[in-house]
Amino acid sequence: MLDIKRIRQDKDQVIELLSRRGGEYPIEDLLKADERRRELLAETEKIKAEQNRVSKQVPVLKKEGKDTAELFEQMRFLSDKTKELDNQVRLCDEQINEWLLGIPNTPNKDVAVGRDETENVEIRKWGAVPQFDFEPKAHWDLGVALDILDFERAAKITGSRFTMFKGLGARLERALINFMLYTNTTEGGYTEISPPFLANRKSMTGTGQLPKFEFDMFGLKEPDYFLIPTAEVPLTNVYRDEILPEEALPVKLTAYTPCFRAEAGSAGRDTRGLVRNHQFDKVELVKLTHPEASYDELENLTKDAERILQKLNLPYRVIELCTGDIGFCAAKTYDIEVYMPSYNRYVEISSCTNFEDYQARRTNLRYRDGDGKVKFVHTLNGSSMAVGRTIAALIENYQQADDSIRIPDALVEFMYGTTEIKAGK
RNA sequence: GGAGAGAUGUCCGAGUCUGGCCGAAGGAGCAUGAUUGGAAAUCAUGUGUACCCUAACCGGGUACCUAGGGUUCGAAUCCCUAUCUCUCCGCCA
Repeated sequence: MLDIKRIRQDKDQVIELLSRRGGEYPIEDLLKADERRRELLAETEKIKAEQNRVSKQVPVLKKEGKDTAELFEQMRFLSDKTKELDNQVRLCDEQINEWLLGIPNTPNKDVAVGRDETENVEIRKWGAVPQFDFEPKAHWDLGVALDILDFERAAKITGSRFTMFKGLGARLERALINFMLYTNTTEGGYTEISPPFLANRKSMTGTGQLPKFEFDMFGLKEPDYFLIPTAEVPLTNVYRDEILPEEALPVKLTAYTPCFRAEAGSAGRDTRGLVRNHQFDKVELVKLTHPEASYDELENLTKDAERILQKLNLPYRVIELCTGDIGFCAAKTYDIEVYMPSYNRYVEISSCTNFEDYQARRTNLRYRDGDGKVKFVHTLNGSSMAVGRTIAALIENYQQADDSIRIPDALVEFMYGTTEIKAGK
């Protein structure tokens, strides 16, 4: 969430930055409630101070054998008064908090201003788009033909937007996970975590999925847990409510988890194949950094993610999301898009974001600075990679004229030496 | 699932029976200073967070002893609920 003090002090700037997202937020109402809260607080604290002062005298008076009945009568009045005021303060707090949780992060001031994804900015391109001397197939056709993907039976087991991987397809998925984790933990220097795949409401609120996007989550009836939509949730919450020593920064974590998304707003989009499923595997990167280092760390994080595609030799481009397209909690985001022949364009496969202190405030995740002060860290995350989309990209970019799929060199050892996937194998 | 025990500051740990002077003893750690050629050891001092008032990171105030309620003039201390941890039993990958 945003810092209420910052909203108070730099109201115009906050409103201006938020307006770049397109959308209106109850800043004025918030400030009015905040002012009211402080008035009430001053009043109640004054009474409480009086109560405390008198209370301290009670044992003294009793020792002297004096009658306290009248005093208690007055105190009872004050006590009722504070209860009433406390209640009003609590109502203010709840309202303020509700508003704050519903206001997105301010985009970084240098992020390109734009309405929607059409105004995103291409930063760089890597690799050559494959040229086929035959008609390339979409992964949902080729994968089924090779009997490594099965959408129909997955739908039978569960429903639409689920995929079953079979044989070398299942091995390919597992190989990619291992390859990604191996690369991240060795060259990347990240610490591997294997977290819970269910998260409670507090964790989900900390990273910003709740309260606003509950409709897009799969939740359990009892207990009040949610299937994680990304490893960002458990990883960013690892150190929630903690104060880290400055030397511990940056904290660099990586994890493989399945991800579960209701895709509530995506009816009719990407209905075929692996691009948009209710369940998909992903290897995630999360960094907790010193505030001054977070933008450098975002560049590094993005390069860490790109490294995976480079090793797999998959063509991609990096784009900077404009203010109208960045996520709710984000201050700045680079998307990495892999070339997908069936779409005849680049498709998002990773999203690398600096949240600045927005999530850190929600998760109360702080560090002790060199001057002894406690401050909020900056949080970042990025996918490295979404495994399902990586498989789709591999199938399509590595397909051969005979309908076989070549396995990228970097992946062969993780495939137990398998170098190609062919029909009938 | 059944029975019991517990949760206190950065950590360890008193206090809880017998509610008040307990933001909380003591120790460790850490910081600063003294001592030293330098270090260790020793000694001295200091050492939570959030919010409010204030020009102020000076000062004052309020809250916080897992969380949320309750009793009371007053709660770390009494009562209720939840969560988590531990022990035993049962069940189980």
